[in-house]
Amino acid sequence: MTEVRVPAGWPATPEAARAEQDRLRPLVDLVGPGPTAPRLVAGLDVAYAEDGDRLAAAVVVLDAASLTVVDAAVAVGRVAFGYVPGLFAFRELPALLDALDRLTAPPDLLVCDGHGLAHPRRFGLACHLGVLTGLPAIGVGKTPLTGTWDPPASPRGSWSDLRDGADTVGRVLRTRDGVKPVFVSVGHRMGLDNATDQVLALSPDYRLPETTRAADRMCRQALAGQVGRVSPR
DNA sequence: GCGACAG
DNA sequence: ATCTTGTCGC
Repeated sequence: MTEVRVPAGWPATPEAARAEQDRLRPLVDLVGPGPTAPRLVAGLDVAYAEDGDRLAAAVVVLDAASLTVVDAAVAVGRVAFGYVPGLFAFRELPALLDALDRLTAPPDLLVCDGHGLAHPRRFGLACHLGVLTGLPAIGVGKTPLTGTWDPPASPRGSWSDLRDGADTVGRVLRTRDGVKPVFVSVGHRMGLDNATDQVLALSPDYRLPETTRAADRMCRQALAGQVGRVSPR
């Protein structure tokens, strides 16, 4: 499999990365409301090798009605940036975009593993991916990055606002009765109500959306298949 | 100044 | 993210 290359001009310092976020942030579409009944929903996730250098990015497309896999693509490469909270997207973006390019057809919605607007500068991975692809995107995080909230009620479907300063940047959503909630936020071309509905519909049986679960499995197996291999020459 | 900090 | 055993509960 071909190795993903980091694009020329990719930010090399935190300062350059923040400048890039500031440049792209105005391009985010916060109006939405986005597709109410998307047919093709993509889940994106990345797995890292133990050395923390190699990674595999997977995009799995599900038929939203049946939640069955209809398309998928994977890309392997190397980490494109050091891990810095708030600049997380710069690590995985090249590999994720490469995988997206390999899909048969563009999906109607991207479900990202990480936050969108629920970010210190309102430009998390889901916003970044949305702007670069032009596709509707939402972020689903397992743990918070910024903001405060009250615990949502126990029943599945309950939620509370995720607020950061004067902004409502997302929603803390219970996808399973009595189970730790997930953090939903808008990425691009989506409204928060719609994003919440989509995440609930994608999570009928487990805490995380089926899209995320499918992508997680795929990138892990792809990484396992890379063990011991040397970068192609 | 001191913590907290997506994956 | 990843390293990791057992354990409680449906």
